[in-house]
Amino acid sequence: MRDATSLNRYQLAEVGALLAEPARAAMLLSLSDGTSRPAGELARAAGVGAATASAHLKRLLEGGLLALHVQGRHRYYRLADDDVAAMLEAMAMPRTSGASLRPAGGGPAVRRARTCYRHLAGQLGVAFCDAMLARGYLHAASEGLQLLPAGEEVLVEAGLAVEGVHQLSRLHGRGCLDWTERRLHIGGPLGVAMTAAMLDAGWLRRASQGRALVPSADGLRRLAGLGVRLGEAALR
Amino acid sequence: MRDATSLNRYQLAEVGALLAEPARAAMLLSLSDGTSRPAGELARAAGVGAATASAHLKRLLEGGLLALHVQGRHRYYRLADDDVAAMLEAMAMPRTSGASLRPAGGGPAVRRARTCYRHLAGQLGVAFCDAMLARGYLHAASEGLQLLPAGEEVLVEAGLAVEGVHQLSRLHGRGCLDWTERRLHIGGPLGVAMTAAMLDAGWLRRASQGRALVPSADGLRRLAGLGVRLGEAALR
DNA sequence: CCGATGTTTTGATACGGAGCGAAACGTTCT
DNA sequence: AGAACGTTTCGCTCCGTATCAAAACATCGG
Repeated sequence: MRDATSLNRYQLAEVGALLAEPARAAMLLSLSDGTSRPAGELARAAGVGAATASAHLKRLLEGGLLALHVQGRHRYYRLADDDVAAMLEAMAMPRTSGASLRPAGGGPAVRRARTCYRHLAGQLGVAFCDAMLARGYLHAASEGLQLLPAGEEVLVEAGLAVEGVHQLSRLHGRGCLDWTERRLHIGGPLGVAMTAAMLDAGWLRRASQGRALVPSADGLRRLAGLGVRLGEAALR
Repeated sequence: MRDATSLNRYQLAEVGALLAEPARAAMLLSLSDGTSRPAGELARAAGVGAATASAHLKRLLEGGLLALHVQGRHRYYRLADDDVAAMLEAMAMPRTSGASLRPAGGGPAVRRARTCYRHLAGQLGVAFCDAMLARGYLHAASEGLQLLPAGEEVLVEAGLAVEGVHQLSRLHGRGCLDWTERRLHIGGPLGVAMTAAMLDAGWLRRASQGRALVPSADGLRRLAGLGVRLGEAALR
């Protein structure tokens, strides 16, 4: 939560060192879609032996960039939280903004809607956040984003049934800067839950590969009913 | 401008390697307030010899993280652009969010108003951005933020004279996520120009040290006239 | 209980790069 | 022109760590 000046040189260098090895960078990138993967698969993805991969994973774990879930003889690694995913996205900026002034890289589908870690991002994510704010369904405060009761009611009416967690407005939402759109979308537990609900309800489906999300015709209709308007950029 | 998946392992590792050395990290941090500093001063700040510092600065320059301005026998280094500053701020997140849930680090003055690279950030920066959007003086689109003619007129009336660049609405504004407030403030050339104008007009002055900005009584009055309301968090 | 599979630990090697002193280069001042 | 200063280049040493093979460990299947 601090700004860069409160980070000392050693803390910054420590994070940098974790990213500095191509093998570790490859592991982090292959986990940046929010999936969990076992050590062997990450070793193959990074192009190193199992022993080497294990050492790298240990460092990333101790450095706080990864989380671990043990299941039998498999050990599943995933990004520690969405702050790590946001950091990875932020690091893409200085490398590419000078090279081109195009508003975004990747295919049109990825620009339009995708997962940022595990919540909705891209033009659709930004438009959804805007619409919720504009209609007073979402409140932005210093502490974060909060879904108001009116907003939860509207979402439930629209068909977004959140099973276990009926109290969507209890979840903490966090503004997450969309690096392709340069605007805020909804992240944090709230963003994850709403995105999961949209997937469950068939408003969105995951592309066969990559991080793109494809909205269904029904999903677009429902979203339009909530005031979500995709700009002209999304229509071409 | 691309997202993390379009960044390959080698590009990410290269950026990481540049940050991985405490001496280089110290140089970047001491430049993160937007100032330009000669090589010798950066060597002292990093605690290394002139020869070592020169090698580090060469790497940072070639890596695209720094820019160089030669003046006589002095060579002034600065951050290449505000994308680099934003990246440094983003890297502070994963290291501290788990450690504490406090809304922000630093002193109250820094939380209230400070420079983010060279534009206004903190509670005042966020509130100013909100007010400009709410009153229709600022337009947010996928391409970025744009000051509308009505907004420019109001600012000029309030006493913000921008000398060279009278066409404030021609400048490109960029949403910049405030990591202490988790909300958007105005960055990019537009943000830099408006902040410089506020400093010129005496609405703000720089703290004697650090990145804090101190609003004057007159400045607060003028800002209030524009609809800027500091939340309860800023008043304690 | 034993072999197969997934993962980590250990030991050994090799490479990159961070550091400094000395020297070279360029600029400013007298 | 010569001296002083800021900066970079060169040559060298030394430490950290990435890598793999082999062995140890843990879990699952029969």
